[in-house]
Amino acid sequence: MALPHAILTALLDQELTGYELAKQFDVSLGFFWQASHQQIYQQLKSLTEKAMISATEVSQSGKPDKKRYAMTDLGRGYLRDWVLGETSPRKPAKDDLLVKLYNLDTVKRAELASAIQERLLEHEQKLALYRKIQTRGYKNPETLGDSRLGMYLALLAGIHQEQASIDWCHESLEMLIQ
Amino acid sequence: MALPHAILTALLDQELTGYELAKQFDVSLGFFWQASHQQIYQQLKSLTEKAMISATEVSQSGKPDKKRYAMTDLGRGYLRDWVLGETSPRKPAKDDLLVKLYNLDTVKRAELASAIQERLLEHEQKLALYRKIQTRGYKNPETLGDSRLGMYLALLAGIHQEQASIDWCHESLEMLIQ
DNA sequence: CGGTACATGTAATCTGTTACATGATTCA
DNA sequence: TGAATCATGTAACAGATTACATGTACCG
Repeated sequence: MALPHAILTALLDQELTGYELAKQFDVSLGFFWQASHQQIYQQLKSLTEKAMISATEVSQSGKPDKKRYAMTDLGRGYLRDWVLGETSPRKPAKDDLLVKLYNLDTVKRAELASAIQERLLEHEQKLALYRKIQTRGYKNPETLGDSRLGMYLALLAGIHQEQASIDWCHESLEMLIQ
Repeated sequence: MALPHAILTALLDQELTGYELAKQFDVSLGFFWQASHQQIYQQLKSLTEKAMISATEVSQSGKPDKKRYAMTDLGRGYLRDWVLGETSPRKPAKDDLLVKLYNLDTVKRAELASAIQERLLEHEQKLALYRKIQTRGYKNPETLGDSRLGMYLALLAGIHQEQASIDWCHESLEMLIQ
């Protein structure tokens, strides 16, 4: 229920095109809110119809024309109300691997162990990326302004989650192989 | 892409009715794979059409009739192939709260702090539940058979995730209030 | 000549949620 | 009498994924 809100959030302090938004969703906000370009273009259309955002066509030579989107006052108010409203409880991510573990007695342990091994690598890579962003972008977390502090806390959430997953992978591998 | 697989998994070692399945999905498997009864009935219908499961009608007096579902050999093979196949990377859970944090400069810090406080309670309750299941059901994790070991590892994953979330909540609250 | 970046979309399909619908039994 | 439990479903809508579609420019 929050892709529109995520898009509005991304437009809070910058005007962006659909293409740029889609790229933003591959990093930053996209670390914990994924969306494809198809979804984003559809939402931009619908948000424009609801007057939450406004589009300005920009013609370019050599490149295709593009539309630059900016938040309207209506959008700004709508987003604020949403931020102040009830936050729904986070529902656990659906994870194939955990379902597969319930099938452990039908396959060889080593087969699931190697799936966990792969997963471990993914988490390690993600953690390394988050750590890089942390050290490069946030040297003095204690003195951050509100806007940057929010992003920093979101980043911290990612770091905690990835670290927990890594710990779990290690523990599971030990129990599976032992 | 795995609700059908989760249903088949639940039917691995027991025959169940749709109603019972829906309840199972509220605990156990459902901790990390949520599904409503509407979804489950539809999937049962579709899995039956594909001959992955078979239904036996059970008439009852006083209570509505029910259908008891059992896995077929086809279903068993299909599930096994899925377990042995590629496991898709886990995608991060979409979380309103993190999107809201990006809006920190538009609201009072205390407002988001209280949302985090609520979240903290949820995670603590869930962790307590998981711990209870752990101490009651798994006294000797080292000596578990395959089937129970898989469930235990899934439970451990939940414990790690909840603990990480709790740690994050504490850290965030400190930074927000400080 | 092939790949990547730029830039935008439609259509079909699949998955998930919300709302609606029915009806008996048991317990307080 | 009213709520909870048992038991199953349909319909409408919302959200997400996959496939299809187009076209330029630049780099190697």
